[in-house]
Amino acid sequence: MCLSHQKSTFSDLSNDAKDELSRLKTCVSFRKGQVIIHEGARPQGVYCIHRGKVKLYTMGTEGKEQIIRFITNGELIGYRSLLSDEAISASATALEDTFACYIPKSSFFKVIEENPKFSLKLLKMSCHELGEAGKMITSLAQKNVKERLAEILLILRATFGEDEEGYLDISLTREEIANMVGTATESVIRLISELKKDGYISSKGKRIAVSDRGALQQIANIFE
Amino acid sequence: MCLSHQKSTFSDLSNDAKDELSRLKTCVSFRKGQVIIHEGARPQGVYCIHRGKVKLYTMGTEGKEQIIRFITNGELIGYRSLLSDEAISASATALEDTFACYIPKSSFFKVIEENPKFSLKLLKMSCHELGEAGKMITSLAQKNVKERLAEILLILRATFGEDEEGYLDISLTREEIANMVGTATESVIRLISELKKDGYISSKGKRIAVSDRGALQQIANIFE
DNA sequence: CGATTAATTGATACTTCTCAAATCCTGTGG
DNA sequence: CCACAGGATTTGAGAAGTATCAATTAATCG
Repeated sequence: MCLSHQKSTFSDLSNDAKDELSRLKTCVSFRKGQVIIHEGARPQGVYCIHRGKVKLYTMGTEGKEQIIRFITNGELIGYRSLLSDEAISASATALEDTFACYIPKSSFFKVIEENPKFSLKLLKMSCHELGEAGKMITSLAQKNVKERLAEILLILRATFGEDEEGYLDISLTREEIANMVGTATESVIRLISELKKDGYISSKGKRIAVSDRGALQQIANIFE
Repeated sequence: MCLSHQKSTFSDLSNDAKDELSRLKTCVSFRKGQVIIHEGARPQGVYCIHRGKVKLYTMGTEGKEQIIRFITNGELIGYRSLLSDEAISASATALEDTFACYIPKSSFFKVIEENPKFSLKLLKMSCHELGEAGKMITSLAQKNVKERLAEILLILRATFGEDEEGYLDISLTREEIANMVGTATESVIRLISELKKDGYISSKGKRIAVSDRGALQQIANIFE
């Protein structure tokens, strides 16, 4: 389970604390497409993803979903809302069959209170996310659709890696990609085929492979 | 100084902790337009605003600034970077003459470690910000410029309030408004005069007053 | 009171969205 | 195993929304 993960949010806890968490947690699984937490609800606990991929998104006007970010092995769902004591600001849905631990609110806070270092780790994590969110804001506000698409493809590659054939190890519909980029599905389709024509990416059906990372970075205006 | 503020980030600290902070802090002031922290730098401490108004922004491509949010009385600058141990992700510049406390990194961490409740408060704060950032992302991705402008005007009103004449108690150039909305200065100007023509806002020079909050909410698609 | 910066307006070009239609997949039931 | 229904993807054409550039006017600061 997720406590044993190298890169789990809980990885730095003492063995005692881990043992206690083990007693308090429940194991849950979600089928592809299943909603894990729903925007507007009041969370009663957090989920720690053991294995799987999840999208975090808010509903914009006209019921269009805006994907804020992805969550995968070792990461938490629902902690933001629990800690800020607000309604859930973003829904989470499994992108593939997903296994997770569920930790009730009271247990989660108990662990926080008894482990200052863990609390600090959460703080570090949320502050990091805050920086990422800032970057996303700037991209959305200033880059055009092609630049943003290139950026998202690089983010997907960095987040999920590639399979043996070099394809991104994540399966998203064109619509979901559009919902990250913040554009219409048709625009994503046109630009993907443009990037393909230029040889920067390749694709087979739904699967996409980044073939020229440098070119995408250049398009996305990323200098690192 | 800022420790005495009712709504200061430090307001819940014990008197002992406050006393200690008082010894450790330095008072600083910034003139209008002065940069407080600069994107990319490594922060050596945090600032707590006593009185003043500050914009937090990142530089996008072509050197265009994107305002992420505003910071005012009682709020912190630089804590995100310090806590996530990353370079500063957003510059901060005073929008008017501003007075603040400067708390060195080591002292800040000392207070955190010795006051678990304060640590939790920071956590709550950053998680709240994370939710706000998510909203901003969705707006930028899905709303058009007019909707976003209406939303920003409402945010400005909620953040800074109004002066005796009903004008927003914040002075921004049209360009700065455009840098929040994520659009061109000219577009903001055209839309402001449109909102004015429709009687939803009024303005005298730089100063803007919201006259019909409901109408702006409707335009911005905000239902609350 | 200049001189500079900010705000405004108009015209035009470009990007992106929307709608419609066609084709391609994919999972399911016969 | 195949055919088919329903969804996903693709393509095209036209409309709408925004940006850009240039020229004026207004406001501000020393």
